[in-house]
Amino acid sequence: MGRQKGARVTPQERGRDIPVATVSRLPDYLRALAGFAARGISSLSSDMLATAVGVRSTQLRKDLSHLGSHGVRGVGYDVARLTSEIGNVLGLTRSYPVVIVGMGNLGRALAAYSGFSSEGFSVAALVDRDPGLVGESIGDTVVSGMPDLPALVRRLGLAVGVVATPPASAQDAVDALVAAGVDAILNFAPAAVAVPDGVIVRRVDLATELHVLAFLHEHRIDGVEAAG
Amino acid sequence: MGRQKGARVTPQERGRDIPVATVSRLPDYLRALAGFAARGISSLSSDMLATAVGVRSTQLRKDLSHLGSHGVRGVGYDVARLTSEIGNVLGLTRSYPVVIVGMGNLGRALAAYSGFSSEGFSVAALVDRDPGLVGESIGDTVVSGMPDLPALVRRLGLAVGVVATPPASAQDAVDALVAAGVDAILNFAPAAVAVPDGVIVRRVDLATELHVLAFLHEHRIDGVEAAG
DNA sequence: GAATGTGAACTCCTTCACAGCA
DNA sequence: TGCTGTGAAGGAGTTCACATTC
Repeated sequence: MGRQKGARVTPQERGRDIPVATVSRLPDYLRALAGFAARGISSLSSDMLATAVGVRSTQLRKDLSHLGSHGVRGVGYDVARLTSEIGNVLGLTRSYPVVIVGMGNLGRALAAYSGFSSEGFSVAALVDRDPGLVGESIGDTVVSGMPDLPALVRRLGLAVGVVATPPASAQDAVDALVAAGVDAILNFAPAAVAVPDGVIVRRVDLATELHVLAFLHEHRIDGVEAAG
Repeated sequence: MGRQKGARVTPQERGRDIPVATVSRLPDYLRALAGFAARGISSLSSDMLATAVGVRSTQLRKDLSHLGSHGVRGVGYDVARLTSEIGNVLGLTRSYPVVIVGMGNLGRALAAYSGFSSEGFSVAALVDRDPGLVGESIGDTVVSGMPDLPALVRRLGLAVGVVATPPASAQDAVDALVAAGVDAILNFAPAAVAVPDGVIVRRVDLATELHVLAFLHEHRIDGVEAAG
């Protein structure tokens, strides 16, 4: 499927044909692998890992096949080797600095959320358009104003921005991030935003998730562990 | 496609063949419609609405066709009528009481998140397993202990639970919710959880979203406004 | 003329069935 | 024999092309 086996490919080249659906499961695999490693297990089958994550083993093997990863037939996978391969694909050799825009309830919670820092992301900057919040400390970080954004991006090498503003301000926040040079944005505001080509936006909509859940519940459609 | 036109179907029956992907876009349509209504626009084309939401007009029309909704050819859709039809499908005739388990940073932010209450969900109960937090007020609500969960579910008619615990406690939280009678769960913890048949779990994983974003960014795959 | 509604084609992802290898 | 790796089949969702209706 796809590439010649013998051909040398860079991670970037190989990355192009890893499906997004696969990438979105890699963090789960990584967490489960860490759990096994912590329990002293150094080798496992696709069945063991898949069960721990809550997917089918065929799904797992197909996912790993996209990484060009190699287990051993009849034996399984080496935990350490698989961990480092997945880590490479996800770019966990370095830590990504993230800027959060919007210091309301959600922004503050995200700023303090330990789940980010434990997975290779550091909350490097916090921004709010309200001058009254500028200078306040949240966690280890001091809140900056919107005009400081370009300098922060340059100085800290920010590549990823998180928008946690009210919906009415989301487009402004995104525009400011893009103007400052951030071209990957996670948008928590329940609003569609327009961006120039080359800028990637993903949206996480908490209310929509509840709506879908309530709908499925109301209609008794059995579905277990549907992905966000 | 699917049903006879003349046949009377209940919302429940009709709901069964609305794709989840469509349901997940309905809240967006609803918000955009509210915006148009606020500006005094009472009728619009699929193109206008689709543009506001950031989807193709064919996508919008296909989605609406699943609701059995009727626009007028050559004219468009009536804003009020469409609003109420979508609201019906999403069950917005009543307000869903939600219980949040886990009063850490994320749980507190979700408890205070205005995006829920404005869309037909009310945060009716807060629970934490730490007895030290029980009795504390967060927003308008007092934190209860885990043992109170069954009584709360019964008294408040809770159907939807939100898990905002650390990953290690997620399974316990889910088990307690299920035992108390909650059978629709939104899981924010980065952990797979097992549930009995008939219980619906959806997961929102903030760190995974960042991982996917970073991957797409690293590999320069252009994609705009990918759904959460 | 203008916009909706929808079968058909297409794309993406998952699952199956089984070949291949330690 | 046991488990991986993968082509093929299946399923879900999106886009296209166009017939339909006001």
